[in-house]
Order: sequence, then structure tokens, then C-alpha cells
Amino acid sequence: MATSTAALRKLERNEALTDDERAAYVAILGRTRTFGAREDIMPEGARPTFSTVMLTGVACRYRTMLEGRRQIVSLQFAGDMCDLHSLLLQPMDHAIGALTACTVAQIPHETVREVVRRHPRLGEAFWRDTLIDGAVFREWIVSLGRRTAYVRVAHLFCEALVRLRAVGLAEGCEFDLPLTQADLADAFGLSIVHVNRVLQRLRSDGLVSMRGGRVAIHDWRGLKAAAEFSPAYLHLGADVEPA
Amino acid sequence: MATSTAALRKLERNEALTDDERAAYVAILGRTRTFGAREDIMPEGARPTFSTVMLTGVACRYRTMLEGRRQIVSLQFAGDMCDLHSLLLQPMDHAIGALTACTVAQIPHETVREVVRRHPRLGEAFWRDTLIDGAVFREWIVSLGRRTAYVRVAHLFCEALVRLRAVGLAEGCEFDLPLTQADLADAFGLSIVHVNRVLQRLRSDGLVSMRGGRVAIHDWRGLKAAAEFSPAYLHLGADVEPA
DNA sequence: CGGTTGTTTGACGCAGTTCAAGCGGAGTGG
DNA sequence: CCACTCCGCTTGAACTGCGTCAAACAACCG
Repeated sequence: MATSTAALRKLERNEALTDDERAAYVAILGRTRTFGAREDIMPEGARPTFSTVMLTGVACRYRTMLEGRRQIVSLQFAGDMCDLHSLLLQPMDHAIGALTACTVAQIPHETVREVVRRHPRLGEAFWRDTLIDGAVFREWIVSLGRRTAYVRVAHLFCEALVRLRAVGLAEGCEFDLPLTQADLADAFGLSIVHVNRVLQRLRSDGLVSMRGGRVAIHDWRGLKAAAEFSPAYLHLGADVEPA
Repeated sequence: MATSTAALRKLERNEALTDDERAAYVAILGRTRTFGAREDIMPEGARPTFSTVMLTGVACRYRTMLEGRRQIVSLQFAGDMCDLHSLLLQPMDHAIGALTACTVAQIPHETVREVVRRHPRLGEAFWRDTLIDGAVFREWIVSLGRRTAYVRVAHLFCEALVRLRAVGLAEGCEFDLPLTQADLADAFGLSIVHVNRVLQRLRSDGLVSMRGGRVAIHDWRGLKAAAEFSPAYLHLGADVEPA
């Protein structure tokens, strides 16, 4: 199934799998579902009996606070296993929400356990994937704690580009990111108004522009420098940055 | 060895281990080392061949930015395995630093792998532990993104109390937390001056006071309410909050 | 007793918020 | 085909939480 290529690419980035392992992984992606934008793929407090793998679309993990404020905690692209942790951690301490229309695979926990038992290296790859999630969280903390809004936004675009290139969803310096400025504000811990102003500044500085849900990076080295971006924390190996 | 009780308590919080598993875990904690305050237990960029378990003291994960600014990403107390991820993720994308004098156990990765192979349930407990780290990171993101300084500080004290009680390092509503206000500032993404003012306000509001490296919570329910704290994300089970 | 490290206080400035309003495009119904 | 509405984007002005700078103070230690 064509939709599993991103998922495979993600899992294999660090260590090639055997045909056997690859087949086993694709096999468990069987049952798929679609969600509309703004639907919850998995609500906070749920006790799911399956884990979710993103096949297409953009989703996020988020927490809702009193008075309806929301903080997005990570973005999830195709290939990401966004609630693998529900295998061991119940109930969900945060929600997973579709930001755009999404198709996902839902893998029963029992199936995950079985595949891990039979293919220990897949289990290791899964564990590794959750550890990289942790690394991305840490970087997000650094952004929110010590980077100005301008740098923070620039940094996210750098991260998105690299992650999307790694799974073949961006060529060159452009990629789809059909989020509203309100979504971005919830991700950055900023107000909508300020996100808007920062985006304008990034564009007029000739670094990135975002229009119609598509991001175009006009000056990768400049953006990278402005963002103090270094892709090490993504643990994706080489050949992942644009020329 | 008395120092391993916190580590065991942490690991066993969710599922009791067999005597066998317990013994296997304590056995690998053999080689210990001590670090002075402000020493690096594990520097950024290193490629360690072992993982570190905290036995006593307080450490942190942190990232250093340009111009020497620092962002602390998590606090590590006794019992925490603070770089278990180095088993699968190399090189270190952040550093681990001792905030106070610390004693740690250093477990060769090969030993970890072997123990996991022989005791799958220990492997699961390890994985689980790294997943809880992730949950703590997410909460930290929410704090930095959407909580005011006052709430953020209150929240950390709530988290510290609950985590320390869970491993038997706090009785009632007091615990040791011998950090400087500069350390706290780096953790909260605030300036030292502002941390100082917030601490004063928390004290004069009768919620918490921190003096001589000891934290005393005077009004748990009040603090919890002010912090919008709910311990669910720590996945520690019941009986962990003070009466 | 002086040096060093951590805490406290005050005055001032700025990054980012809030409020409020206007604008433009897409969908919908008459 | 136009009118109406909704949603997202944009702009301006006023406000504020927190940072910066600078200095005094307190505790510890050799």
C-alpha cells in the first residue's frame, strides 16, 4: 500500500530492516481510518486498545487547559507513531488531534506485542522512535524556554522541513503545512496576532513564506542560522538537509 | 545496598517485580560513581557506553545555547534512569549535569541489553520509564507555553513533591531541593530576578516556602489549585499525594 | 576579615498580549 | 448572480509580565 512508504522510511532511517521485518510492519498497518480536520484521533483520558500510525495528514498532541486554552506539544506527520506509548501508559495524559484531514492505521496493542515478540529488532525500532519523540519534546522545551518568538518560529520550520524530507514528503525547500495561524499560536505558546507579525517578518527578511498551507524556505542557510538550528536531536543521520 | 531502594521503588511503582527481577536490577547497579555539584555527569555530544541511574542527589538534563544561556529540560531525582536512551540514541543530544553532589550507578549498555534479554518484564519497565520521561517533558512544554511564571513555579513544586514521595524521599509536605534560584531560572525559562519575586509571592500567599535548600508546602490544596496540578501525567498510581 | 556565591530590591525597557476593528476569500442560500 | 455569513488573516493602539541593569545585602569559607 502506497501510504505505508513514509512509515517505513521513518522506521528504517537508522537501521535497514530485513524483508521479513518490513513485511511484518506493513502487515500490521492494515486497518485504516480517516479523520476530518479538528477531530480528535484520540481524546485525553482515553484507554485505547490500539496504537495509531499516521499515514497522511498532519496531527498534533495537545493538552487543553482551563478556560479552553490549548497547548500543542508536538506535530505528527506521516510515518509517526503518535500514541505508541499507550501500549504501556494508560490512560492518555494528552489528546491527539487531527489538524488537517488525516488517514491513520490503528494497530491493536495485542498485535504490537506479538510483532515485537517475533521481531525484537522491530521492538527496538519502536522504542527508539519513542525516544526520538522525547528528543523532539526536549527541543520544544528549549524553544519555549529560551528562544524569542522569531527564532522559535524559524526553528519549527527548520524541523518540519528536515522531518518531512526524511520521509520523502518534501523535495527541495518546500512542503505542505496546512495549519492556521491559530494552530501555530497554540504550538508556539504565542498569541495569534504575534504569530502573524513574526511570519511577516520572516517573509520580509527573505527567509520563509507560508501561504495557502504551503511553506517555502527561500534561504535555508539564513533560516538555519536565524533559528540556531542543528538537526542532531532528530537522530535522522545524514543527507537530510537540503543543499 | 541502601541506595538502591529509591531506584527499586521507582521501577516497581506500577507492577510488582518478582524477587528474581528485583535482584537482577539491583545487581546491575554495582559500579557507582560520585559527582560534585555543577559537574557534568554526561556531556552533550558524548557517545556513552553505559547508562546512568541516579542513586542520591539532584541532577538535570540541559542544553546550552549560544552565549552560554542554559535551558534545563528536566530534573532527575534518586531512582531516575537519566540517560537510558543513550542505549539506542547516540550521540547525546543534551547534557546531564549534577545540580548537587550526586552518586550514580553506571551500567554498561551491554549489561542492560543482557538483563533485558533475560528479563523481558524489566525491559518493559525500562521502556515504560522512558515513556514517563516523555510525559514529564510534555507537561514541561505546557508549563512553558501557557502558564504564567507564578503557576509554573507552583506546578514544579507540586511535581517534585509527588515524584519524591513516590520514591520515599519526602514525608508529608516537605522535601530537600538544594537548587539555587539560578538553577530554577534555567529550568523555568525565567530570569533569576523574576524567580526570586515569584518565590516571595508564593511564600507570602502562604503556599510554599523554600529556604536553605528545603521546600515546605504549607497549603497543599491551595498550591495544587494555584498550579492547576493534576498528577495523572506522572503515571504513578494512587496514594502519592499528601493528605 | 575579605572574597565569593547566592539573594533581594528598585527603576526602566521591551517582547509579546489583549482588545478592537477591518479585510478578503470561500461557501451557501435566495 | 448577488447578498450574507463564516473563518482566517491583518493592522493599530494600549497594556503588562517579565527581562535587564545596577547595586546592596547576606551567608559561607578560607
